[in-house]
Amino acid sequence: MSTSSQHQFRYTQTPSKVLHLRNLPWECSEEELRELCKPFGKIVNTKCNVGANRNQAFVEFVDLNQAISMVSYYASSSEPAMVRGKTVYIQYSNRHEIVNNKSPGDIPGNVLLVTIEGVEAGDVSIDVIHLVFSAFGFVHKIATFEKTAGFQALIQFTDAETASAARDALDGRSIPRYLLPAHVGSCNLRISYSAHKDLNIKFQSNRSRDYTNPMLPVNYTAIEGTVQTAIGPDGKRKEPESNVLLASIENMQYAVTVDVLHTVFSAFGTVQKIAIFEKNGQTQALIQYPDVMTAAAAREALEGHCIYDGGYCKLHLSYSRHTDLNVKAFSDKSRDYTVPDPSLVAAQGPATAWQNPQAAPMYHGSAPAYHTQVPGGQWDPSLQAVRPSYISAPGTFQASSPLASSPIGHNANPTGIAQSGVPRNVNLQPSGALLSVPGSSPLVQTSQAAQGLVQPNARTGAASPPGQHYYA
DNA sequence: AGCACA
Repeated sequence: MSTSSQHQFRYTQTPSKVLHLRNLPWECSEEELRELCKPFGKIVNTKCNVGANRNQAFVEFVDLNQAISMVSYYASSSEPAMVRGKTVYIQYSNRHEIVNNKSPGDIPGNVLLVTIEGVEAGDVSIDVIHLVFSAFGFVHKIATFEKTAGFQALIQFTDAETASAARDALDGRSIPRYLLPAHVGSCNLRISYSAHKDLNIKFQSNRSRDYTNPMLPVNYTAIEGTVQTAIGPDGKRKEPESNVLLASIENMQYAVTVDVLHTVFSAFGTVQKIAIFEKNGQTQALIQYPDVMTAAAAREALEGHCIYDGGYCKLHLSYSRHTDLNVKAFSDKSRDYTVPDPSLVAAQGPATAWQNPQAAPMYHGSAPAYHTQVPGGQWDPSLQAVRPSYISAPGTFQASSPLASSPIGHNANPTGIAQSGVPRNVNLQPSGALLSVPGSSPLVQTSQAAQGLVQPNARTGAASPPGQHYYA
């Protein structure tokens, strides 16, 4: 039964629909490969840049006879198979199909993900990007953003063919020097396909454009960028207030879930939406209130405080530039409390429903593969980046208040749990420590937040503390 | 110039 003991000698290779090609030129493109092989039949799949030297490739024909015809042709031809002047050696592959391990970025679509290497966001304007990519067809929308990978842009074309033409022509190339500021050396473009079909552009700004919708409101704040930050009376930069808070969570020893945040921030008013994401390796969250006043109250009370005792999960709060988050309603990283919660409906039915909110019928399978929000429940800041920015103002966190090292509600905790070193969500109560911060209003829905969602998480160990007690 | 990926 063992196939591994079969002879693999070159002259006894059995024909296969898949051909193995070697000695290809450097960075041989799929197009070049197809040009060489298509006279012999219909190509169903290819794989380029294979092997340590990336100079091998595979081609799969739809029919075995087509592969045979190509091998026999070059076996008897006086002219060898050539690509870019290099002789290409062709033989049957020892496999019978190409396993398509194309990464998502290689699956063609009408939206390109462009990484502009070696530049900062301010170096390449959206107009330059538009100019460069318009050479290949009508650019519908552009969204730019900065992530760990660098300065990136999503560029939406009419169709995959146009996008593909732009990618083939520009991938690995640089934006012409005369379109760049003098201090920028080279800036190579790395281009892959985005899974997105239609970008969700909210404003015309210096970071995003929708060329199909001239009626779209202009976000002047975003356009004017950083000069917009006002100067406070103390001379410090003062970010414009917002109804949306950006929470940066430091010393994340324990899991900080949407439910935990909801519990904490609901102490000050209705929390409309929450989104948790990673930025530069740090966990951050956006918390949306209905109005600026509530957000300001929450910011004032919570800044510098820790969610858990012992200095864990310390909150730094600033105002986001967002005013309305666009988040998936029920995912593990985001919640929109303004839409009906199916788990609440479920809770009124089966008695066990509340114990495991994850089991409640939420989004399973209902998200289309190419929804503008990321499949799989992840909240992807890059998508949201069609809006101005995620960081309201990096580095402008205020110095910690005198209470900064004390846990939230430390002074107001009637239970004394704070002294135990136990994370508070192990014992969250409707009026528990986290919710008793001075100035808070008791608006938390007890059945929903405290019992239904937070406690089960604690039981499952998602945020269980290590055993040590710091006061032992 | 000699077989991918998991």
